[in-house]
Amino acid sequence: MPARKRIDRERVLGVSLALADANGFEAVTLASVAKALGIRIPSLYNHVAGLPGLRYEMALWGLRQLGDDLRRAAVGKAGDDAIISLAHAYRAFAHTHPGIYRATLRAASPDESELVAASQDVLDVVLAVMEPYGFSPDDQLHIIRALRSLLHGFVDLEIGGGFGMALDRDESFGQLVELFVQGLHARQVRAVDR
Amino acid sequence: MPARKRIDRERVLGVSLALADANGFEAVTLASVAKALGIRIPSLYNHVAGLPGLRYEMALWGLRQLGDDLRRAAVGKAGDDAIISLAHAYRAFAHTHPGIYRATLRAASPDESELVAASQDVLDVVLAVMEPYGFSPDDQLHIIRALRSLLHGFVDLEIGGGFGMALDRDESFGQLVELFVQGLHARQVRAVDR
DNA sequence: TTGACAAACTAATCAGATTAGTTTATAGTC
DNA sequence: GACTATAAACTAATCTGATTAGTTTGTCAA
Repeated sequence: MPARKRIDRERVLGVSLALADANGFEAVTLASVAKALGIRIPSLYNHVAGLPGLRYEMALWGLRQLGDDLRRAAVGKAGDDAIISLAHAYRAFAHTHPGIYRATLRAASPDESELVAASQDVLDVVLAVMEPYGFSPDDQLHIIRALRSLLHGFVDLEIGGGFGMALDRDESFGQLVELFVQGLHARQVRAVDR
Repeated sequence: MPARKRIDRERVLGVSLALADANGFEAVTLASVAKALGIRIPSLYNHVAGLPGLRYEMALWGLRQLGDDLRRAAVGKAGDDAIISLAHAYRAFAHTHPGIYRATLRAASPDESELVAASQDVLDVVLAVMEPYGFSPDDQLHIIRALRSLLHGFVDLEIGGGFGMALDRDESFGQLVELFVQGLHARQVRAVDR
């Protein structure tokens, strides 16, 4: 009877990514992916290493895409403008790809070199934007953690429906970014004083 | 044969909460809870409304506890001190109860009145602390969203192993809170100017 | 033409959630 | 002290999903 339906790893991943954004990260099961592809569940094991393997690939794809988006957003901008642009690109990615965004939150273990590299690539973009502010290397990292916390926290709560009040979320986000930038300047002044 | 092992809803919830913090939110299954209690899975349905019901109760317990902790932390303090104390209490809760913290992230639907009330109670504590800064009601809410994003983002990344660098996390958190407070002051000054 | 391989399949097992229906310990009543 | 209603346990059955083992079959290249 059947064999060959021209399915490869890319098709599997593509369908999984689409399902994640359409129905949520949790909705990406081997069952739902196989159904979308018109094949039986065990056939998927010819292309990906089970559900954990599929999730790994989703995380990798997402992190790479996020890195690209952030790089694109920061190009040709400097200082506060660059940070603001970065922030909006981060949020836009999470909005466009809510399910994939969740997938990227998987922590990379040191032996997962591709994922580590993709994470480093994202970090590099932010480091480049933070460079001109002249903080010490450690402070730079502390500040990047703060920015990442702020962005992740906001979009995670937003996606999860955690903001109950009927209050414009775009406005909230704008003020949040502004607040970060102002806090950054305050710290910068203080650092120069020393 | 058997009946009566003196198990009630509180015992079920208690075991579930303990499992969540010990092994993670995902590890709280009806199977693991039943095993810990020494009963069969279906017996749990005498006490909780399945897994969704159990998760609801965990979220409710967690939100109430968080509200209590925050209130305790803010008592007798004002202004920046109160905010800093609140921030550290928030993080401490997430550290002490990582699994329960995850459970609290469940968005409350309007008909889940107990959960809505518990969420409101948490919000009230933060509103009270923010009150003296003199922002407009809307701005107050925007700023609270920023604070919540910052805190949630940090602890979520922290718990999830998202901070890869070997850099002191306590120090990062301290700087993050400081940055927020300074951003707050910058916004306050600006608001007064108008 | 044919044979090796990739990629599909079926079958079987396991874990977990849920529902239906059954049994029994115990608390409260007569 | 016996009796009965009920709460709280149970077994059995079903369902979904993941995984592994082993089988079959197109297709490409020699």
